[in-house]
Amino acid sequence: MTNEEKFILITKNLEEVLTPEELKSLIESGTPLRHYIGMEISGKGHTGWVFLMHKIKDLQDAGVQVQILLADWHTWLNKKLDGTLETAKKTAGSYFKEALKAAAICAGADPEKINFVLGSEFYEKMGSDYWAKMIQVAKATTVSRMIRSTTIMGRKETEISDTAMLIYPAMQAADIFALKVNIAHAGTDQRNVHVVAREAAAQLGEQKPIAIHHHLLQGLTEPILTTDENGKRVMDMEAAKMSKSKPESAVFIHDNPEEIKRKVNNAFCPEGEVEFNPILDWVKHLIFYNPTTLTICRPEKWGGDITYQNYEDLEKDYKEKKLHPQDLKIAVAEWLIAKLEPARKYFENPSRKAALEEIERLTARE
RNA sequence: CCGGAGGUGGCAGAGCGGCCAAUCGCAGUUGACUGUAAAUCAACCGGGUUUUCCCUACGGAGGUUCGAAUCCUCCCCUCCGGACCA
Repeated sequence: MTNEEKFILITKNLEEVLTPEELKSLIESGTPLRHYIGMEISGKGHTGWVFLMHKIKDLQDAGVQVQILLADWHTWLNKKLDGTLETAKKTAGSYFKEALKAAAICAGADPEKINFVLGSEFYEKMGSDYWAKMIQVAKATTVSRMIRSTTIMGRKETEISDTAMLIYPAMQAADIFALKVNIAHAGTDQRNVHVVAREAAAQLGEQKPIAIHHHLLQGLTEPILTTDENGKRVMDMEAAKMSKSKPESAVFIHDNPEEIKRKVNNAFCPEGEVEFNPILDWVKHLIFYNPTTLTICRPEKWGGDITYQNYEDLEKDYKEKKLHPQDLKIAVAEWLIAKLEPARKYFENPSRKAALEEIERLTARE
């Protein structure tokens, strides 16, 4: 694979690369590419994970060493699950890692080649060297900057109630340096902290990490739209994200076919409207992540079956109301049912099933 | 620690001795209507129950009262102000 091909594969379907030039020269330098993405141990695996794993597959194919940090300490700081480190730590190994593997399988990535790092073990091993890095990051970053970064926790700034919550972004930035990562990966919601890390890098005497950000799949419920300073309609991503507090907004990887059908059918999906339409969003980013076809089965009276070779054609028909939401939803649901099959199978295993039930119990009371 | 303001159901926020399981709103659930969803309308929306009703509830513990979310006492917690320099 040429450097150019590697670059294209690594950056494929990303929302943002900081910066493409830096990535290019990193690839050309021949330095081993070390990637990481941090995952807070909260909530169940949903279709966003499968989308993420498509990116992981790209990275694996490009010869990047992929790491996933099971961020149990961050989970504790963010008061997720039952608010204890023990539960976060336990859940990381039992449910979380397994669900990530299942999502990887669904997306065609190789779960065995993902290096899972458990935060608590890693910090223990690094000892005070880690905390020194965290403090260096904290010293390099102003308080207001750090507060602004706390949006990465999926919380509003007004929810930042204790001092520990300011440690979260500092640790996340420190993780990048401690893991000796040169490609830091996350959803676009995490960009603030990556910028903090990049700007702190010089003070730590570290190489600026390259930051790659993937799209966030829209939740299935109606998005909250606001108008920005330019009068443009924007979506509140934090509210629009799939979230466990709105169970109907997400399709989980182990949902059974009936649940998938129900959730997709109940999704917000205005006819002819492409913008801020979660179903179209999923079709574009998830289904057509790689070149494929999508067949819509519909009765003769609605136009008969039709197969789309790419997203653009489908979008065009949808916009012109030649493709009805109902027909599209059925196709999307069927696609998901098939796509997530391996995950459902994976979770038939008794111990994994028990782990799933455990996290359902834990998230229900949040 | 001192002074001030507060702690009410998932959130937000009324009530301020009986008519309060607790106004209104948001969220949520269900049904009607649409070839989907949304919007709209209706019902529900602490738990048990079809209603009567019973239980648990308005930060915690006591108390006053025929009767307390509402008054009193103590405690816990949150928010704002309080150094110095001007």
